[in-house]
Amino acid sequence: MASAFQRRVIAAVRRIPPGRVATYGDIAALAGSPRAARAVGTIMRDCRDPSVPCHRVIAAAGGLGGYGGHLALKRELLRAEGIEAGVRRIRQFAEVRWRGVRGSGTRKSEVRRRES
DNA sequence: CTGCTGACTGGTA
DNA sequence: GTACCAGCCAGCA
Repeated sequence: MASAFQRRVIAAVRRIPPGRVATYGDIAALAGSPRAARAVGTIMRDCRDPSVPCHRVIAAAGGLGGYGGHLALKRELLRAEGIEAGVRRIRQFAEVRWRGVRGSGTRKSEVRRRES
């Protein structure tokens, strides 16, 4: 039985439109915890549901991240959607990156960042 | 309850 | 540009 956070992450991944990709951090943010990128990775690893396009989830640096050792497959799947991926990096990463369409533009409530 | 691990991220060297 | 370190979050022993 999936935990609340886990199903949230899965829902976010399923929202990623075809031809687009999202970073673990973005998914974590959509799931409600912007800092839980690692937890997202853990969930992805355990997620074997074919209805979840886990191959669209990549690292923030534009890398493919991980795929349990099937990176070649991930690269193929992405390329099939029009996303060209180099050996260590995705091309046009910033252009295919999907940020999740939230309400209307600017939101000040989430500007909060760590203060020293 | 305590501690370690990991499909991560950001900053520093 | 790459390499290493510390921080964060959730899951599991």
